[in-house]
Amino acid sequence: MSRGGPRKLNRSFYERATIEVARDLLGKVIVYNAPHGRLSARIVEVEAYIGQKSDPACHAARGKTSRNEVMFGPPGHAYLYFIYGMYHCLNFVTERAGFPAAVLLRAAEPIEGESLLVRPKSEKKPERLLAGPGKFCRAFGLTRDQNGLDLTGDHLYLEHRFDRKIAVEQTSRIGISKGKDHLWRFFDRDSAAVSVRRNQLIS
DNA sequence: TGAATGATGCGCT
DNA sequence: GCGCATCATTCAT
Repeated sequence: MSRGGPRKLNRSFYERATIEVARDLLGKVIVYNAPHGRLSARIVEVEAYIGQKSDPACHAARGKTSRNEVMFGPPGHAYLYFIYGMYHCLNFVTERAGFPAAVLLRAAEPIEGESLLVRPKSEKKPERLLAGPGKFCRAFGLTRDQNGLDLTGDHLYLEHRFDRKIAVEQTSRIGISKGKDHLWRFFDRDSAAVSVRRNQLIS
């Protein structure tokens, strides 16, 4: 691996406080070696979901189930779930085994394989193809079949590449009814791929 | 440009 | 039944 070239993120990257991981994920590149080709994208928006006690919006808030068990496992794995009857969401498991926490990938900018992305007829702007957690998984073809994948493997992983200085904006999380007091959403202010520009106010 | 709403299925109470 | 870490469409301003 050449100095300054792409570096695959190893398990120690994920094995840290979830807030730090979330912030550091902005500007990183997600790579998926899909059956039909290599896809990659630059991460521009994420949210942290942390533990059973202090975060009522975390899927683990009411204990371990078959759905969320990957969150309770070791860091550096993909947690994928099905939501609203038609969408999937991708998370990166953080912290340590036994402590359920993860970072939700909310939006990214296409880099490689843009012509291979699953694209709805209604979406005309390529920079908006990955602008939302459900849109990202649909475009990449990620489903529960990929739940539990090891992010240090070769199918699905993250890379550090040279990137510009990022202006980070921090707000409450999108689409939740409880836990809005936590400002655990982070996004790149200068990206056209951010899902929701408006800040959610604490209600 | 923004608010309201229907689609659609799964997991929990 | 109800709520859900969503999205595209429709309608109002």
